[in-house]
Amino acid sequence: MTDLEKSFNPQSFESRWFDHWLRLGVFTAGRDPRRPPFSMVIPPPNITGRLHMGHALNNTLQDILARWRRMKGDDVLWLPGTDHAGIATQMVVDRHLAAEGTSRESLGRAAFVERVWQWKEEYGGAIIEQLKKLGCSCDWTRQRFTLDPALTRAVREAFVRLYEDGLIYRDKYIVNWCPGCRTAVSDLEVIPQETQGHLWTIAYPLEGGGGAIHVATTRPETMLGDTGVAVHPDDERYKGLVGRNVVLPLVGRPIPIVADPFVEREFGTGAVKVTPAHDPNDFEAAARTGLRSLVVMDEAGRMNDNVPPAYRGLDRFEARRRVVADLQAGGALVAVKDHLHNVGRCQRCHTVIEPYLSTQWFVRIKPLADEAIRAVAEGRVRFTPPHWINSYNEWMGKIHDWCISRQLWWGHQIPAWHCDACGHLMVAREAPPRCAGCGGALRQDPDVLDTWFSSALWPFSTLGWPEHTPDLARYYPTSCLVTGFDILFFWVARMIMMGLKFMNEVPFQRVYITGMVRDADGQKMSKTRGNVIDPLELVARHGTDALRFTMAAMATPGADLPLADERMTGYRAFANKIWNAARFVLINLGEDGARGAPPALPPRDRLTLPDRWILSRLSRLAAAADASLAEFRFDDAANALYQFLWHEYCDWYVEMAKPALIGNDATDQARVRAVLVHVLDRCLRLLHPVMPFITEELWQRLPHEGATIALAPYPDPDPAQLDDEAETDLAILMEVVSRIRNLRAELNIDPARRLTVLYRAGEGRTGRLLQDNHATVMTLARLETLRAAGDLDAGGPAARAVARGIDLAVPLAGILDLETERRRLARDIDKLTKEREGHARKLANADFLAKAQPEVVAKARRICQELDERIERLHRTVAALTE
RNA sequence: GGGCGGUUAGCUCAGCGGGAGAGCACCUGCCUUACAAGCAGGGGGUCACUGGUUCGAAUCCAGUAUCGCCCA
Repeated sequence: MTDLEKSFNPQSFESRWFDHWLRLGVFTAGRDPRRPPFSMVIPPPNITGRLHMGHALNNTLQDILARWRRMKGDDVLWLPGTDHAGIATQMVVDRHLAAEGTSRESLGRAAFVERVWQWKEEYGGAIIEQLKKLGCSCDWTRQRFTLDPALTRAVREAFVRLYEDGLIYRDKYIVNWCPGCRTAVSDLEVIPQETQGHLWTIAYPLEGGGGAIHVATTRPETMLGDTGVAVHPDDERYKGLVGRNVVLPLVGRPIPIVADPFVEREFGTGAVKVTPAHDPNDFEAAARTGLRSLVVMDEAGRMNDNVPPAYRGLDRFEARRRVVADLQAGGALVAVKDHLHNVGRCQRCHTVIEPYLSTQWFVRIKPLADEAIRAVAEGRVRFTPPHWINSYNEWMGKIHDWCISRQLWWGHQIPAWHCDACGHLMVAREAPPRCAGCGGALRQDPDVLDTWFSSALWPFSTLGWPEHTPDLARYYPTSCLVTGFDILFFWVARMIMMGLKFMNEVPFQRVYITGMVRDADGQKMSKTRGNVIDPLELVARHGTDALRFTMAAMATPGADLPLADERMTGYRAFANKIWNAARFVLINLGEDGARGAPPALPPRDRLTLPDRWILSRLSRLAAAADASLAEFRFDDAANALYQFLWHEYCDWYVEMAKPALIGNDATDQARVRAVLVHVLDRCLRLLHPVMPFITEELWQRLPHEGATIALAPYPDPDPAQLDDEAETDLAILMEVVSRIRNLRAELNIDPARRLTVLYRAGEGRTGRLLQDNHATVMTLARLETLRAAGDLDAGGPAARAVARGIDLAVPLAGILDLETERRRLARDIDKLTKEREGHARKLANADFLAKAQPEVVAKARRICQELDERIERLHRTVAALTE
């Protein structure tokens, strides 16, 4: 007997095996330098992060690839790590400080950064532990963090080189400013949100009289910073006014009317106010027309001293109300209309973003983007699914310079030093001692780099760049990257650009873009909707393997994954099924049989039809699973394994093995045991990349060689086991059994009752099939007698069925109503006739015969003939009943 | 406004030029000595619509409708 529990209980063994793998160093790369490398870098989760379904999905898929390649014999490096997540982390620690009644500002920069490190040490590793719980076979000895000294060095090196190459510059420019986070953010970090606002029309009186010009705006408070009014140069309405001044209401400042083609004549009044310091379009227009810029807000979004005293210090939205009220009181407000427009909000804190003129650092991105576009066009990076290339190209094609400076304290401080004495700016790898210009004291630029700047270097900074390390030489470029489309621009595109720039080579050969995990109704998961599913809760309820299998089975390229609980339950049942299949095998092996190496497979001439069949099917499965994974078809691989294990191995082979196991022929028993163990062992190995825990648990209990299934060879398809004849023959046996089972069900025969079946088969192989596999059919169909008969009616009134090439009769004297039986058979005939029609129609078509591929025609002929034969036999049977 | 994707069984989805499939749900019958998280059997579809290409279209092309995502 076996000590295997009666049902699958994942909690009882999962944690044990992960430690086992770590102890054995299974995940450590470089064990055998003669093997080909296979490398991936993990998309580094934020240190503030907690595992969500997106992580569960993409890390499961990566782990499947890693474990699969490892079993295939590759030297696998899956490099893990975390991202310092500038704004997010700073916000978290800010909140902690606020709770303690203190603040970042009162602590000072150095002490604050120290606090963040403390926080990171204490809480920052949580997501790493969660990844381990998922079973991720990363090389944990090579774990990296974007703020590690080595990676910091890489960041500095990259910054300096880009600066030296003229690809980084510092300039006063209009950027997206978040008054909540008090930092600049990049275009990508601004989330447009459709908002119901207003369009206010304001009259700006012409200087020296003669009327007014009307301008429309959605942000009236910015008028305080207006430095001009623009009209289209071809607009007849305003032609005479260009060059004159208007007097800015509330302020009294005269500002010029200029002409610029960016003005849309159809929008509003055709005249627009120009606020260069607070609107990107106006900023561009001002550069062209020579209008000056006037910043009227501070970093928190409050009006500054450049506005009339009445508005100073007001929050921008309060200022808006005041300005509108005052304009109205002064009679300058011409109209107010409801207006639906997009308002940009901060990705992090959801504050309305303010376009804001400030001095920032930028990456001149166009030259880098051009290279990156070319690399993808030339197929040096391939996308799965490929349609993402369109999005990639579109974005890369109209990319704007990347604002990389952030007014934060947590992150890589920019390696630039200012001399306050002479204004000299120095960019260097190490802090220069004094100003190269005047010898004066230097002050490091206070800004830090966008977190994505360091992430962009991740595929090579983690391998030791800028050092020429052995890891870098061996594992770069990485084999593939698995990630979500939401960071295609943020991360994937930037890695390609930086990889090409610094390594002169793409960072990965393949990109697999996952879908999005949604709830059962297909809704996006969100905290506000309250439909977030916690992967760790699923793990607790169903086990890690069930979760992983679900992710794999649903991962059809390009499709989202609506996660229904029933689906998970179903795959948990699958785990239980495997568990019990193993339990069955173990019970039959006995204690001695379960020890040592797996029993050798008997020579082919000693194998029975079911043996040859399951081995042939197994060989096809091994080929299919491998091919599917090679194409990132995790769904196909998972479904093939599910189908084989449950519906071929369990439903048929195990059942067919039972007679031999129960019987007392020792040779027979040994043969069946060997095949059962062989097939199960190979299945567990094929399944291991998807379900690492249960496969290890069962593999360890079965006869095996080696310390872990994780290093057992991934089964190769064995061409010598392919056996078309066995597959065809067994299909006939299955059909015979199914027909008999069907009769039983349709005629409401007690399932326990053993039946007598008479059959008539033709000559040749098919003719001998039932004879040769007598015991098998007897068991599977639950028969008392199975015998060939020339006259199927010899046993009296019989229910009749037709399988492929074989007539079946179940004599049921006393039970059978002839009329019912006739109707049943007529229904069968109908069904088959309908099926036949389509093929017959084709074969009647001369064009089909002439133009279709010969194989197709032959196939149609064969099917038609087969159906004809079965229909004919059914007809004969009905005729016999009628006699 | 531009781009991308979806529309196949009650539900969620595979299939993407040659016999309409899976899982779940449903119906019927079974505790058959691995598994009731199970076993056996069964019902269920003008493959969104309209044209076209083809001997042949769920599959390719064009258009329509509709839902969703991305970019302005």
